Amino acid sequence: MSLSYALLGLLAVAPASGYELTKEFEQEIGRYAWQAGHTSIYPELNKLAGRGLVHVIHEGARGAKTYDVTPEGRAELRSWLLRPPGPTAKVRNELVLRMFLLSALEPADQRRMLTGIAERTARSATELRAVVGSEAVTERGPRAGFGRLAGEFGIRQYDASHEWALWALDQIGDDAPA
Amino acid sequence: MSLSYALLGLLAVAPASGYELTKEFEQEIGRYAWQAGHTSIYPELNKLAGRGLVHVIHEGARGAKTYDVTPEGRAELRSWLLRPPGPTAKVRNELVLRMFLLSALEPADQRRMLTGIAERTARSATELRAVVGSEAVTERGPRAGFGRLAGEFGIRQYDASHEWALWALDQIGDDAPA
DNA sequence: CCCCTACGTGTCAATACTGACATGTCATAT
DNA sequence: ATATGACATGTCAGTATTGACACGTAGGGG
Repeated sequence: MSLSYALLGLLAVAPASGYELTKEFEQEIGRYAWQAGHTSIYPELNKLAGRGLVHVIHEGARGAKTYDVTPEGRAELRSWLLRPPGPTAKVRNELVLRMFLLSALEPADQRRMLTGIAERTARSATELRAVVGSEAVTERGPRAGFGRLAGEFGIRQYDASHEWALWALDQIGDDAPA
Repeated sequence: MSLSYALLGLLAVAPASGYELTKEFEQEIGRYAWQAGHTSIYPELNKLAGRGLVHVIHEGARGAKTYDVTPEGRAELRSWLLRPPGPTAKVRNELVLRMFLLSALEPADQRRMLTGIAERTARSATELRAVVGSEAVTERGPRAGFGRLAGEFGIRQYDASHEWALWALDQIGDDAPA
């Protein structure tokens, strides 16, 4: 299951509590790669601990448990990452689905939708550039490199979607009566 | 649920049987936007028919049932597409997850993985370009426009991922000892 | 001192999805 | 004749995920 590897990966970069991991999933990783709420994270951490892939290294205030990856967990993660993804790799993206379904609308609605997409992707790219830019200055903390690579990926995705929306708008303008 | 809208959207472009829809999900839409197997498609079609959003317009050989969208279904789809997506939009992409988890590996492994990603995205982009190019020549059939927009989107996604991988390789080369 | 907010972990029922199994048809090649 | 493969639809058990509910803690402001 992908969630277990996501957790293993995050913990491999730096130990964290379930609560901190939950917040992590609200950032880039949750927006571009894999969503998860605390209701799936906590049980999964317990399962991973049961399998000996992670373990609690510290119990803090308010019952907080800080987890770290065990050597077995690290090996398991590495093996998964280096094994080339099969053709079964799971993909699900509601925003992209909306783009695909564009053809089901009449040209006027298509233009309305594409204009909206173009605007939102442009805005998202700008916001992300601001975040990544400021982070670059503050380049420290456990996940510094992580944020930079992920942020850059997000920016390129938004830009590509933006360019595509503009291109599609142009195409529709051409063969509107079709 | 997104699957119902995906089906509504595909049927809105052209009537089809569950079997044909299943094959559709093995193409671009399933690779970039939303995966589904026949085991979720058939029950979902029956549910949609029960809600009056689609209906059977033809029963062919081998028990094949051709579905079409009803006016209610079309209205429901349009309303969903024009309603701007909330921040809850579902995203799940195993390949992107792998890219995010890169930081969990040591530099040598990172390079290995990124090289693999760069190669695969380049190959995928080339293949897709070939498909889209040949389709442009044969531009007819019910989903001609659909394939063109979707294909172009895929190409841009692959290119963006490819460029990102090259950029990341460059970055890692720089601060390898970090 | 109390209230509010963020911290922090958890269960459970309902829903969504996957993989294995089941069943039968039509066309084509041997 | 018959075997094979593509066509075509379906169920069902097991797993994954979501949303609602539940409980308790630490710190800061009024």
